[in-house]
Amino acid sequence: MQEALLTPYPFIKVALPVPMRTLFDYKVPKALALRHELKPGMRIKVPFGKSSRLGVIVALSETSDWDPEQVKPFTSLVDESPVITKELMALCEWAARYYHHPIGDVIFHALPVLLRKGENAEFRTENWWLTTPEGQTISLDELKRAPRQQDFLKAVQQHPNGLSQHAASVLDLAPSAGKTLEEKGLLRREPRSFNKGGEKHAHQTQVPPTLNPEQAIATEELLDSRHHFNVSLLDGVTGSGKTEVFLRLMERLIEEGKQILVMVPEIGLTPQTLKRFEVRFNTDIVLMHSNMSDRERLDAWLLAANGHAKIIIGTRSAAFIPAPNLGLIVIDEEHDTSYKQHEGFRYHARDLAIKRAQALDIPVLLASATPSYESLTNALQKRFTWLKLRKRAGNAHIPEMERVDLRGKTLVHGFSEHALASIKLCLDRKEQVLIFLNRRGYAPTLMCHQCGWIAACDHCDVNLTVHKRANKLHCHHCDTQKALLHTCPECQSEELFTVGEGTEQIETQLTTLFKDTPILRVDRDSTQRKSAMEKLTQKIHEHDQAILIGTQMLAKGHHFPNVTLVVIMDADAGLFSSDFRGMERTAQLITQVAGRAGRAKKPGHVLLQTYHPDHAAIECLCNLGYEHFAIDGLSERKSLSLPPFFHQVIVRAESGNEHEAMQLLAAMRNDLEPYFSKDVYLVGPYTAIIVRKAGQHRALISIKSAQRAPLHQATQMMTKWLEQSTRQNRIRFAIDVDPLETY
DNA sequence: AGCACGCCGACT
DNA sequence: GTCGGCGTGCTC
Repeated sequence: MQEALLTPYPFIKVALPVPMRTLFDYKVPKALALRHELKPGMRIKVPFGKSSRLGVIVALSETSDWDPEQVKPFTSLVDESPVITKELMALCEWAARYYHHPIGDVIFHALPVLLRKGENAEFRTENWWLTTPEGQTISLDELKRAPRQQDFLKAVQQHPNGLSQHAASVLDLAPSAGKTLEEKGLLRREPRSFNKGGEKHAHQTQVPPTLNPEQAIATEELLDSRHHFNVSLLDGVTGSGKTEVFLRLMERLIEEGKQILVMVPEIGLTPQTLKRFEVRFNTDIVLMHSNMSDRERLDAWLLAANGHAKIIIGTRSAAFIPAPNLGLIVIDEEHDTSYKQHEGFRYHARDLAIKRAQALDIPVLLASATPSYESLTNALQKRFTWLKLRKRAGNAHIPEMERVDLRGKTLVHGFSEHALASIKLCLDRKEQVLIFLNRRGYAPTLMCHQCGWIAACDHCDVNLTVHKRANKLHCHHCDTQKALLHTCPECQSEELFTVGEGTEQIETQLTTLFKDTPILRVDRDSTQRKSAMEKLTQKIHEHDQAILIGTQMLAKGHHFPNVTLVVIMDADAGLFSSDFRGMERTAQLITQVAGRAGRAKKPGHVLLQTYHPDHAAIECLCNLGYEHFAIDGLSERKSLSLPPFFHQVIVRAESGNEHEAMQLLAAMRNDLEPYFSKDVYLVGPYTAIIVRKAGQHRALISIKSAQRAPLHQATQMMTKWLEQSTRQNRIRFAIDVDPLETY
């Protein structure tokens, strides 16, 4: 019997949080092997160089490729059971290979921060107050002269199962009074594990609305295929009731005892989604997003891992959350680019979720009013089930899109006369206007009238944005801030003026134009503080007439029932982008913003201000809609051999020196190209559009192929080459598989 | 990524 | 004479 406990493997392969594409071998100390069963996914402490590190066991091994003399025994075992389950370990190993990223970094990324730091995988404990037998029977009158203590004791007496420290502070009880009572032997403290499980919402669940025929068909299809792997694209215009469809599917799976992972793009969306779920489901829901403290995130992670949390709502990093009974992954707003990590481990949460679901043989539901070209292609090629919702739920209508020709017109603060008149009419009807301008700050440029000097960032090749309220010049690329200048540093002239408009300026100017109307700005600057967004949305709901002005934050899933007019200040902004995804992004953004108009009973209207009213893209989007626009765009992508028809990998290099990064990539191409398959196509190296960012000069090279295999092979060769040649110099490089930014 | 070792400037 | 600057080299 004892023999079974002995680990038969003398070596283990360990992942460490270092940027090296390798695992490290360690010996298993015999004494430890006798007492514990080692499993992949457990954390251990290992000696590493001259220090000690936390590592994760990836595999047990009979052999080591290293000289046994060099292999050190590991120090200690941290976990009793794996923190990375077998399922997630396989996902991490796949992701490390697919994204050509160091395995240790991938595995550590999959863990909550506190577990990366070596914290025990246990719930936080909280002290609970309980009465002692004396404390239970003593008369409160005996504490007459100590009213704080009297209140405290009374409260605890009323809670025979104990009163949590948190509850005590909510009830405004003095902690010092509690301590005194403890010293008197009337109260005692007991540490209890913090575990929200079982604390169900007492309120009645909401009666679900009736489905329209489109919704009913989609729901039926989803229910039919709910027990096996498949991907459905729920492609529904804003207000078509997508959420209701996936709530129906979730309802059934929860009845069947399954856990559901709901991925959302941004924190701004979670309170709203949470509310919607809470009124519908009488079950345990946890949140997982970057605005939570490390401790809150670990507790949520543990609740998911032990199966108590039935619904997990989370952002990108939640793709790695353990859930033993996972039965469905929902990806809301699947087109949103924030699902892709833009630095370090550059994974795409949507793609990872699909891979995960495939391994678990469970369904994935992608939802969007403006599906990504990737997902549309998969739907067209029948790899995804395409569920279309083309009618708005209830009596709501699709808003009308009207182009406003700006050519030759006099503009007032960036508005055409027609737009201003429409805003006034809308406000007179006691309705709300949404103004979309995807540029925060007061103005994008500060210029000298005398000498033409322009305020530029010292570290990046971009101009500084003027923020008047903060009295600052701000670089939106590296976060450098300077005091706002009033004299030109070149010619000492005091005639500095701003060029162009940002949301802050529009807000200021509308305040003078519409004096008695509440004006609310929604952008990264106005929502920086915690729960600022919630406060703003609440304010929006409080008023009848109001003007909302904001950046793309406004386009993300919020609904403002009283908005009937949307003004897109600059529809041309994304029209001439150098990135081949520019058009897709612009169409998604415009369609999403337009969707904010007229969601309830009131009809909506959208004004697009443009200098190119006859531009094919604008015309197509306005007259034929997003799907048509996207299918046109896809045929162009196909003819140009661009993603999603060709797969792409980009290698980025950056150095402090002006030419080093370019030279390095050129040398790499020169060395490796002869060995590449004929099926891969190289472009570059070329410099990034913004060559210098945060003091680093950036160059990139693009590799494309219709096939994954030769692309991966080429990428692997490049990774090896770069790892060797960047060792001596200070050039940093990054591999970006399926990049979303190609400049 | 850390963390050491390693050789050259302004300080007790 | 040292404290410490960050260049470069290694980690099972």
